Amino acid sequence: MQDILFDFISNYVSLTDDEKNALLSLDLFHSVKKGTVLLKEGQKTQDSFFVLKGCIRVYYIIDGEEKTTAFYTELGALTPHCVINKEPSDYFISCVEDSIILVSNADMSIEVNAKFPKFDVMCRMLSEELLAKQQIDFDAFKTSSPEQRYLNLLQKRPDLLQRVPQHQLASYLGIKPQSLSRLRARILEKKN
Amino acid sequence: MQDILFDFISNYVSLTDDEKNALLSLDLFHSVKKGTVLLKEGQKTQDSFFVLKGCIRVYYIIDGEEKTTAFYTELGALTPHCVINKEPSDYFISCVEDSIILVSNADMSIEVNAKFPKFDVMCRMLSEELLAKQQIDFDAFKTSSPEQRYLNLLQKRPDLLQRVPQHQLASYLGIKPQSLSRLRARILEKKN
DNA sequence: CACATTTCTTAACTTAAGTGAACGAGTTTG
DNA sequence: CAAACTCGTTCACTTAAGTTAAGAAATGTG
Repeated sequence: MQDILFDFISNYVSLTDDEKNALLSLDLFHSVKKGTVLLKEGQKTQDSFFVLKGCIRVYYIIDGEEKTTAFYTELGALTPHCVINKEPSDYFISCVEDSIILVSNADMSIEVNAKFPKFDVMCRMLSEELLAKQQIDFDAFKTSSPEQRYLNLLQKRPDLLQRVPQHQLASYLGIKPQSLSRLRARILEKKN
Repeated sequence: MQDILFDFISNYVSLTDDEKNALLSLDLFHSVKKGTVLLKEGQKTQDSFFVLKGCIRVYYIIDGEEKTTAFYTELGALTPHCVINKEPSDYFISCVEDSIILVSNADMSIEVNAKFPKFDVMCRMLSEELLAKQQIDFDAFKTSSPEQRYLNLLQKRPDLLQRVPQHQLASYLGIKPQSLSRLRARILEKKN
């Protein structure tokens, strides 16, 4: 499990053994059971999450309805909005599957970053990269229809369709579960 | 104009006069005429943009149609995707109005950041903040209808409705210009 | 100033998503 | 094991967005 983390980090900076040990000594790894809620609406937290194995999900409850807006799977990094802006969270985060998650506390990060400036550089590269990636995803969402979005998801993250209940996928695609059902039936018909 | 920049920066780090002068000596400010294209599809660039005055716009051309996905106005920062991933750009960037824009080259940034680690810290804070903000925007887009998105835009960025042609706003809202017209008429009717 | 172009609106028609309800399959739980 | 839930699908109906076309209003240009 540690290797997964260090392999990931090596894409950005190279760590000495000292630095690796410093990281490991922080006791960052957590096993989390399916269904566990990591963050609730209205709560504040200082924790960021990095998925080593499994899947976590971001969702709002609007007019009593769950609206899923994001899934984070292997190597996905999520810093909740409330960590940045210090406001109570607008959304929930929960585990879609039994998962292994790295949880890093903001205070702790400050310490580590002070000791090892490398981490700061890595964080900057990472968030710049994530920002650019998310911009592309947002653009693709804006410029395409629900059907195109579904086909695009099928291409880019086919695993999600297996791992995640369809009604959660539906709101992720910006539509209702019934519409997703219908849309899938429509696509199957076209193929034949 | 310089004050606008330094006021903005002071939200993140405090600069000494030396550092301010170092920044100013880089000749970053550019006046750009309405309609100027700053980046074309297929091009690569190392430049990031920061709007001091005016408005720039990101758009794709898909099946011969312009699809606008973002507007950057005063204090908006845009690092094109191609700066991060070194691939040719998928989109265009152009000036909606006569604008004053700070253009910062990636190589230059590396130099400056090496000399003044403070800038690195600021860039990290900025991109983390932008990432979190964009996530919220993306979530709001996914969880709402075109009409709600329009009303939301009216709340959050009323200036855009004045500055920007409606057919560009339409694709920004994920719909066709005719639908935006109709939607606006519908809303007016409801009020009366 | 007249002509061309761009921008916005309106209308009729088509297509797809939202809504409410019902049903069966699978899972959970008392 | 039976009752209660959850999940996905289907259907009939409503609502809103896409499409095509036409024309009015505003803007730009020779």
